[in-house]
Amino acid sequence: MSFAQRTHGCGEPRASHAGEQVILNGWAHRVRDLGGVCFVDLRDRSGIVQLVFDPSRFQNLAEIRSESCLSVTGTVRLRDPDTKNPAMPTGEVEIVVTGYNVLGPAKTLPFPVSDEEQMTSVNEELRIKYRYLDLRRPAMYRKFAIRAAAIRRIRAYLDQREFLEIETPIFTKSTPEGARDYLVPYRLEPGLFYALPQSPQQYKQLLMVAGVERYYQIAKCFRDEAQRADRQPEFTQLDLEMSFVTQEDVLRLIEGLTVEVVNGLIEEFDLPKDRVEGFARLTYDESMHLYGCDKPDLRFGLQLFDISSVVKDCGFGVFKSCIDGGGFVRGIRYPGGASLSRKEIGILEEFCKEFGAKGMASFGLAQDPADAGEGAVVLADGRAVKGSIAKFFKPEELVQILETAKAEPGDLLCFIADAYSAGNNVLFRLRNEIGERCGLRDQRKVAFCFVLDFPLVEWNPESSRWDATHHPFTAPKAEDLIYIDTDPGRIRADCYDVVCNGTEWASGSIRIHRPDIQERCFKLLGLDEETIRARFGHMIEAFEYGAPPHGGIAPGIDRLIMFLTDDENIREVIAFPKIGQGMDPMMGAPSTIDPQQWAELGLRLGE
RNA sequence: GGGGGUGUAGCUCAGCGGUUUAGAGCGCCGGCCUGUCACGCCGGAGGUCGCGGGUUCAAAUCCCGUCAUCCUCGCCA
Repeated sequence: MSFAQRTHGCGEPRASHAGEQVILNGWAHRVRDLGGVCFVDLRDRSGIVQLVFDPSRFQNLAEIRSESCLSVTGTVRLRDPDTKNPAMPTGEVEIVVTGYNVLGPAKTLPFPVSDEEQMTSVNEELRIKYRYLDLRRPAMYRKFAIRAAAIRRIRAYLDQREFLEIETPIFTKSTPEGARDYLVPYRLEPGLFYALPQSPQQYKQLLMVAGVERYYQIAKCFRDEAQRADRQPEFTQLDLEMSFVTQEDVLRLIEGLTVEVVNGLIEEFDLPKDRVEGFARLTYDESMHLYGCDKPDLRFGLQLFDISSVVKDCGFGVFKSCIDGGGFVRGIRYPGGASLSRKEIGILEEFCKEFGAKGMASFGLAQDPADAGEGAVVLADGRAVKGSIAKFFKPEELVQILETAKAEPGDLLCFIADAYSAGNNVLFRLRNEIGERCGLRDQRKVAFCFVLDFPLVEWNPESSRWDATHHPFTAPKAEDLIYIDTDPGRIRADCYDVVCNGTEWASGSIRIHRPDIQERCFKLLGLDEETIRARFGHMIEAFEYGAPPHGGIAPGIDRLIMFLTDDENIREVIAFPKIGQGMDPMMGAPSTIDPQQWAELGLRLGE
């Protein structure tokens, strides 16, 4: 079928085109039939323009239904001053239609594609089932334009710096540590399986052994784990690796790349974000101490405080016994929280208990000491502390606590008394909750930071062994190797995360390139010779042929787009996402297979 | 695996202290309309109230189960 090819995009016509003949191709965005005249907004990816039809020239305008695909010939006409539409970029003009063709008639739609406001509440499963319609919305198109531009800019940055983009296999080998693998049966020998890569980790290290020196890839990664708002079974990483580098080289590279790409996108798409000036740096220990987690949201400052030394001999039994038991009393300031009712504080306590807190103690610093109420403890300087636990502390202890917490009048101070890591888990969630409630998160900020010096291993009480914090190839810091036999938990790794707005965005490390150290680390992880050979034999062998020192990092592409578009759901930035337990309602995947396929693969259904 | 939310017309939702014919807005169909741009006005069609069971004279509504989906804890080297 032939059709008239367009001369312009729908978003292009301006007053300067008045009188010109144009041909447009696009979709009927909205139809307004007034009887004696009929207006149709025609939309393509460049924008929207108003068409004017004279019903006396065209008999069957009813065939122009919403979202039909059209080809239109017409003349650009300047609108009368009182009929201009300043809300539209093309609103100075309209197209007087001289001929048209319905290229693709549309049935009645499952949801109102042209109504952006209503679309925000349409059932997501339905949107994904009809994703090809959902993606027609300009707001969706824009996200994927941003995504494409991000990848384009990343490639440009790395290509300029002599990185080589290399594809690695999708059919690879199962590695039982880490997440659950997606498996693909091998037809020629039943019982053997490929696994889809959780990341191209081993390949990129082997490329370093191969002398590539600088590698990157926009890589699909596959992990069969429970879904979350910011997780998909298949997602995209910028995977990169460099030889002959120190940790500092990798950090500078990724910081430089991110700053240039993000600022470029902010400018190109006029995003409501402040330019990124650079990454903050924190060690793992600092991050845990100040924010209670290894992924602090630095869009706001609020830091934890530690009053353990102040209250170690205090009269409040809960605090004292916690410290006597080797625990800590730490807390956070809730700006303005002193005005919370007893019930509201109870809700906050329940919130803490959800994350394993035994309890949450608190007291407020009265905004106005005169209204502090009965039972408030009035300090020598006139400030009043209110809350049922205030009376357990000596005035000088209260003063010191207020000092340590940097409490302002009107603040509530929340305390968690617990072991260090258990307390952190509560405090970091409480911090995010307070940040949310008080509107402390600056929406214009894209707050990146490095978290450095992660521990190499962490004790897994369930299996009674040391697990790799990052992965088994991560290099221990040379100066910490002395602890490998005596105190492995003390070994820091050349390992780093990039965190953005409270989300882990990228993770990387300097890798072990010496077989002897690799062997010691495998042993630390409790892997016996046989397991090592079966799982990693190819890696060990490769490192015996002259492996260069190397390291890399892998940021998530999907999450980067989420930071820029303010989406909280990763599905919004993936063209064809999965829902539920990995279902694709549009394709109908996963699906059954033919009996013949079962037979060919030597498979049958278990009980 | 655990917790919470949701499921009623094509879409978004109301109804859910049990009752006779289950409503609204948008969309859809028909009619009218020459300046709209969320066009307007008049009329109309459209529902296995997620599914299964139970209680009851009577269930969208109460109870039990189940499925789907969203969020979340665990999990995600």
